[in-house]
Amino acid sequence: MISSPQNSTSDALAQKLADSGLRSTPQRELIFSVLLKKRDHPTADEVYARVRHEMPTISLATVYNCLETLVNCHLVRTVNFERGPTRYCPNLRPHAHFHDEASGSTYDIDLPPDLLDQIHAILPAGYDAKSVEITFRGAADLSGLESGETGSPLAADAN
Amino acid sequence: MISSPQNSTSDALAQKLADSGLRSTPQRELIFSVLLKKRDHPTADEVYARVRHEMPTISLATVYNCLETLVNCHLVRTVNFERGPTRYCPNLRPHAHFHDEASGSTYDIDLPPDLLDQIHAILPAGYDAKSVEITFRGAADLSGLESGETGSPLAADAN
DNA sequence: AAAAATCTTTGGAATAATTCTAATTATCAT
DNA sequence: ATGATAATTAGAATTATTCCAAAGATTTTT
Repeated sequence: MISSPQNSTSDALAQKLADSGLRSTPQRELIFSVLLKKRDHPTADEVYARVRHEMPTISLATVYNCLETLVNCHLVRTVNFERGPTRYCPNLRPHAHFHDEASGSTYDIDLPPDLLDQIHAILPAGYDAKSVEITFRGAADLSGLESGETGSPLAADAN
Repeated sequence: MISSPQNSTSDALAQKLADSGLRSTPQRELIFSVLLKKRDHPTADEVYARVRHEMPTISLATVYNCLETLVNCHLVRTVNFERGPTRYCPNLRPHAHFHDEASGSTYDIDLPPDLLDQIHAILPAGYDAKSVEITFRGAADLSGLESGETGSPLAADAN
C-alpha cells in the first residue's frame, strides 16, 4: 500500500497531538491550517469565521476547545493585548509583538537569543522564569518597506 | 494664613489632576492612597474592597472610573496578565513584571535603561514604539531573601 | 464485530470583568 | 444664588470565555 502523501503539516500535527494522547480531528486540522495560512494573530471569533467557510457546522465552543488544545500541544501560542480578546499565533520562534495602535494589527518581531538572555539576566536571585513576553505598542509605518521579499527570515510576520 | 500641611502625595495628586483639567475628589484620593499603601498590584475588585473600609458607600463603577482617571493622568499603570483582570500599579519607573504562577503574585523588576534601549533597538525601520511591556512568568522562591532591607532601591516591590 | 470505554464536538446556559447609561449629587464660576 | 460643568452612583448591558450535559466518533477490549 502506498503511503498517502497527505499534507506534511497535518501529519506533524497528528504526531504532536498523539504525543499528548490526543486525536487528530478534522476540526483541529482545519483550525491549525487556518492559523498557518493567514498569520495575522486572529481572535477565536476570527478563526471561527474563517473556519466556517470550510466547515459551516463547526461550533464556536469547538473553536475555543481546539485552540486550547493546540496551545497545550505547543503548536500555537496565545497573544494577549491589554484586555482585548486572546489572539493566536503559530510562530514558535522566540519573538516579541508589536501592536500598531492605529490599525490594531500585531506584528511579530524576531528576538535575538543573546538579548533574550540579557533580559532574563535582570531577574534577581530567587526568580525562575519559564517564559517572557515582550510587547511593544506604538505606530507602525510600513509603507515602502520589504514589498517583494515575502518570507524573508528577519522580516516581521504580516499583520 | 498657614498653608495646610496636608498630605504631600495628595497635593501632588491634586496637581496632576488639575493639569488635566480634572478635580481632586475624596474618591480619587482614597483610591490613589490605597494603591500607594499596598503595592501588590490589586485588581479593581480588590481596590474596591480596600477602599470600602474607609468609604463604605463608594460604588464599583466609581472605582473603575477613578482608576481609569489615574491611569490617564499617568499616576498609575495597568498590568495585564493573560486574560486575568487588570491590575493597577503606582510604580512609574521603567520596570518589568514577574508573575509567580504558584501564588499568583506579581513582582516589579527594575529595568536598566541600557537594556531598555537594546530592546527598542530590535525594532526594524518603520516601527515606532511608544512603550514596551515585559512580563515574566515562572516561580519565585523568595524565602530567606532581603528580609530586612525594605524599600531598597533595587529590590522588587513586594507581591 | 459487538460492547465498552474514551475522546470530541456541540448548543446553550453561566460567568467574570468591564463598560455604558441615565439620574443624582457635588463643585465651580459668575 | 444660579446655571454650567464634572463626578458619582446603581443597575443594565456587553464581551469574551468557560462550563455543562448530551450526542457523536473513534479506539480498545472482549
